[in-house]
Amino acid sequence: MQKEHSLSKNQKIIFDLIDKSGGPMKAYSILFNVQKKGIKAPLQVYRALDKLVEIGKIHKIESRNAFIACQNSSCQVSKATAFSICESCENVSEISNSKLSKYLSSFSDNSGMKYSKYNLEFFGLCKKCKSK
Amino acid sequence: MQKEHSLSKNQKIIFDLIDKSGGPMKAYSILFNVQKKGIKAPLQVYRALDKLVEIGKIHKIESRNAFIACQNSSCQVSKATAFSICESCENVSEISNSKLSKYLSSFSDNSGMKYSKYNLEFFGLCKKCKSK
DNA sequence: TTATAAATGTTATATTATTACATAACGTTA
DNA sequence: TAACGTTATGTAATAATATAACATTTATAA
Repeated sequence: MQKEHSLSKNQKIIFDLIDKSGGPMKAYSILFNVQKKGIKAPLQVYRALDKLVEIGKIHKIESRNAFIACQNSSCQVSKATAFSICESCENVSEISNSKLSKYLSSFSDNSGMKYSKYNLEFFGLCKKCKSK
Repeated sequence: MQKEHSLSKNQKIIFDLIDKSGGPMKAYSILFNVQKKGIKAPLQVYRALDKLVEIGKIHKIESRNAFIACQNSSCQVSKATAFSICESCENVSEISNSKLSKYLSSFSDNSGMKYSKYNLEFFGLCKKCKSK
């Protein structure tokens, strides 16, 4: 059992918002949504996001500049992330497939580089959008 | 043998710059470097970049907001990309490993989604930086 | 050659993210 | 509990990345 990281006030406000949204959120959309809670400046949002990413509570979807709550309860630190992204409706979900993560975590090539982290983004059409 | 895509004037200027640089370049650094060639506005750069990405001559390194020339001569269209990124010196190189690309191109899970494209970024320390 | 698509030029602006500096709250341990 | 170091917060300004809108020109191909 790992120690729960206790979130600060701003971190909690921002994590709860992202988590409840159920999907990816962009920084300035987050800002807009938390202004009533007293978080007024972009930097306050980015600082909380940075910390939440660091401790694995959220992940950044790099191709979308957006942040999503970790959907994988066992993932306390985000060193190995994979997402599927629908290019039509922009729905994003985290892939948790142990075969895939094992394969990638142990991947090595002849570059002499030891990989400590990866991020994988798959693109396509989700079930709903495909059938339209 | 695939048809060579013939580049327009701006596309050629910008591709040549990125290609000669040998590494990833950021859009505004590209802009700065091509101003003497008459390309004066960000949009001119972004339009060329968009096209070059579309036809697979360059790839975007999403986590760095940077663009790198395709190092894989057989890759005319970039639907399957993998990179290794050194977190210390920021050196980037394209991974061309047929096992990896086969594995990922054929990857499917139970989401009902058909993946038509992926991008994978590995992070770590390169040989040089490791030995420092 | 004419019409259609692709590329260019230009200005303005939107979006995403960081620097710099000051202050406050928290956790440890002497 | 006082003193210290660390983490978090507040605020203003600005840097870096990217797109919208519109006018014009060039290339392609029917």
